Amino acid sequence: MSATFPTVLRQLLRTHQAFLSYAARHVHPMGLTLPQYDVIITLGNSPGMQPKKLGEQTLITKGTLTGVVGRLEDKGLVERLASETDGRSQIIRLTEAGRTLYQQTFHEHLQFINRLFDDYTLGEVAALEAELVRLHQAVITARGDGIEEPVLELIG
Amino acid sequence: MSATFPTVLRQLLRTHQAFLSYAARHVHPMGLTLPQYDVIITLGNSPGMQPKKLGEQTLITKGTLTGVVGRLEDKGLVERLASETDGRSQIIRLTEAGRTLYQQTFHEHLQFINRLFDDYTLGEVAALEAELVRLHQAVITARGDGIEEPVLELIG
DNA sequence: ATAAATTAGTTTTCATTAGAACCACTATTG
DNA sequence: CAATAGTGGTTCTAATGAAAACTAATTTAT
Repeated sequence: MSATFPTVLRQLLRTHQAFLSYAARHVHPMGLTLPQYDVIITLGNSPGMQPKKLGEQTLITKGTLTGVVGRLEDKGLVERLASETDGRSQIIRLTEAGRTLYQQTFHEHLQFINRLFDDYTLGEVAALEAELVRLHQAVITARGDGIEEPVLELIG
Repeated sequence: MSATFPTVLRQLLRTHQAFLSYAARHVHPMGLTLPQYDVIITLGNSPGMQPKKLGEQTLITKGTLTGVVGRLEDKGLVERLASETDGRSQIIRLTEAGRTLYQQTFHEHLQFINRLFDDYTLGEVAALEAELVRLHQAVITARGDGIEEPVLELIG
């Protein structure tokens, strides 16, 4: 544990980066970026959802999501509907063309991704995921999210 | 394994993102971005190195590195020297100010990062790293890097 | 009800990312 | 030695990322 960033974390970044470049190989040929395709497949099994929820599921920040969805709208793959119950809110859903793209590519995409785990047993995959969840939780804890101890009003 | 991106990989992205935001907490107060600080600490124990090597160690693409190093140069933390033996090449190294920053912050940075593993044994950290190395290798393999089967010259 | 605090999305800014095109210099090869 | 290929860095473009400021609409609390 004497490296610049500890080596485990460096390895986390390395693996993350490699995976993205791998996934991009299957997505770029469709003329989409990874975040764009992520939005497509997230909407794929849904009747539509609010940008807020979409952002949570895809890990795309709301500010960024505006642009990503806008570009998908320009490509005619997605559409925005104003919510009837809440004047601030929208529903984003796939268009016909978006649904077609999703149906024609998703299965293959999944196979492409799952190829990474050809040499894994189900148990091993689960174990890896559990390890990642643990580290994630450690980060959340260290970050102190949600603990937010109510600051005592010492003044007055 | 029926989720959009398989859940292990989604978890990889989530953990990666959480870690970056955690690390940023310690780095941003110094007025640096994560990649910038990564360059600082990579140069910290070195007499200087070529951009190429620097990029490999920090996982920063050469095109991006030009900008990152440029901004550090503007801040007076880093300097570029022309290589005497190779007219294309440079040596990048910390300035006095850069070295001072490094020395004053690195130890604390390491402690800050290592806090994530407070509840881990050394063996557990090693095991996690091994798992990540394995997945990384699986990606490399699936990507087919370096296999580059020599295309048979069937024509002629 | 009405002012104040929240929430949903957009916009803006700065930096990074990937990738391709490009330039200058070096190494190869005939 | 000259033509060619390769390498190290820079530049350019389009998109993403994070964070903050901002707008409009909705809650909440009084």
